[in-house]
Amino acid sequence: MAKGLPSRSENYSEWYNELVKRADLADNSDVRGCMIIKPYGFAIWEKMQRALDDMFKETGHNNAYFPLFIPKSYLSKEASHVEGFAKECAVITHYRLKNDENGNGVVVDPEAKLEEELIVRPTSETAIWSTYKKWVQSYRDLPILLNQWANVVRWEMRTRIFLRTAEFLWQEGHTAHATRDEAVEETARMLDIYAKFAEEWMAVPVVKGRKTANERFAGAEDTLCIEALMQDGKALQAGTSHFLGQNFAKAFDVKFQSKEGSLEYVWGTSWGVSTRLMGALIMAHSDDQGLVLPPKLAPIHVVIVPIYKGDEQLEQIRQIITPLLNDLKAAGISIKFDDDDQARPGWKFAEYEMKGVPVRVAVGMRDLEQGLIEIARRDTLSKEQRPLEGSAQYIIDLLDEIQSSMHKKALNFREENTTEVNSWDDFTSQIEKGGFISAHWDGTPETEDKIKELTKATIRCIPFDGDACKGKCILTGKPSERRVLFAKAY
RNA sequence: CGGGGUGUAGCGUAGCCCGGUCAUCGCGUCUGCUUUGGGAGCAGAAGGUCGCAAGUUCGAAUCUUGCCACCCCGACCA
Repeated sequence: MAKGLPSRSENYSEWYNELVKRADLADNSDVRGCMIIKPYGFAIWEKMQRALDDMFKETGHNNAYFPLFIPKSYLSKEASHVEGFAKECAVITHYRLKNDENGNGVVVDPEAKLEEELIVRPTSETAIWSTYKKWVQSYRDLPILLNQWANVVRWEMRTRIFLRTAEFLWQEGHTAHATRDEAVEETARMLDIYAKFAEEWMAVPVVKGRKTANERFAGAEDTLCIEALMQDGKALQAGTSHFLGQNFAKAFDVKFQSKEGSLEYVWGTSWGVSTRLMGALIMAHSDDQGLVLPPKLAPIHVVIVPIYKGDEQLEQIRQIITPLLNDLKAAGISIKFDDDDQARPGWKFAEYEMKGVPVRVAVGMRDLEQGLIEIARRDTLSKEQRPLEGSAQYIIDLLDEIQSSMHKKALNFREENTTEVNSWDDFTSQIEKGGFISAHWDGTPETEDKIKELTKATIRCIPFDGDACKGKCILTGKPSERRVLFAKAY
């Protein structure tokens, strides 16, 4: 008798942790801060990868692969980049083990010390720009539009499965351009792709905007981001796209000869999304019954649960349901007919709800006598009897309906939890309630730090859309050009 | 790195204050029968270095010390 999840209202973080495990998405590993992504969870990630990869390819990018290890010296070449990552790098110092003379298994062989220590990549800008130096001579070599799917390691103090793990999977795009404008344009283009992916595939509404200097990527001139709001009222950065200016080109001496013959530094961008998106997906939609998946990312769209006594009835149901199965498969719907005799229907219902399968079809003899099936949707937990006849098309439409309805619901939630605030008192009381707060800020890092210190809220972004009216800073009262978006963040 | 907590079967737990038939219970697993429309019932069975190490003691899951791991809160964090 498996019990339900802890409820979101009781203990949100426990709900999240339990859900991740119970829905078979991932496990903690024996290595602190690392995770084992289980087949079901990985299937969702693969769907994300596929959709994103297609969009990258459509915009002219190609995949490549750079090494996991980076020479320590590379990391020190771009000053602010080092500062940003130095504190969380794993370092390889030795290359050999040996048997312990005292018989305690293997130990590091002290004689196998590396001449130059290697860093496990926290991101690959340095490895890639040191290579671009070799690849770029002329304007004809540009642009380079490259992406890689990889794992990276950041030795975080405090980790949370999918949201912040010591090792995670991601894609990192790295492009090189002849002109500033082209790189700026690329930065925006990729942010748009991320936003489109979040909205249309994940059904997660996001705010596009620009990071403040405090929150900017170490080594970037400008960082654009998409920010999503989770059900507990905390914000989650779901993707970033950086305009690197000529910072890395200068650090790694990447120059090209222009059409006019002059020698110029290359302009760069980098952009990434990670397995953190899994966390966003979970926290944006799921409920106390378990995971809720948008159809476009669900590994199984439809599960059919037969309700029967004996093989004969099972066969009968199988035969009657086969045309529906075939029609759905032909339409590209992924479908599971669960004829496992070991588990009872009630158990299966709960199990597929936990795993977020968007549509469940239950078929028993009682329905079949009337030519009916029961169709249940995961997002609303509603169910209805429908005629078997024509149900394939009905289900195909229903999946679309679920996809857009989930997005609407999430958008609604975000709108209800986004508040305009004009006084410090309102700000502090509102920040306790959670959600996005749209407020004026005087534009200085000092004020942003002060607000963070007092309330734990940070500026998530300076949104591209929305109110650009002038006003007065919420803390200092100094003039402000426009409202920015505050929240407590993951 | 600071403050708090936890570590007992695959999972979740009782017992610890007060040392001695205390290794408890539930889920899961196995066997059999009955079941199958919202996490099945009954009967039986298997399963344990009580986180690790040292110490105190006739005797330690229980007391002492040290260590390790994990969780929560802080610090830290694109």
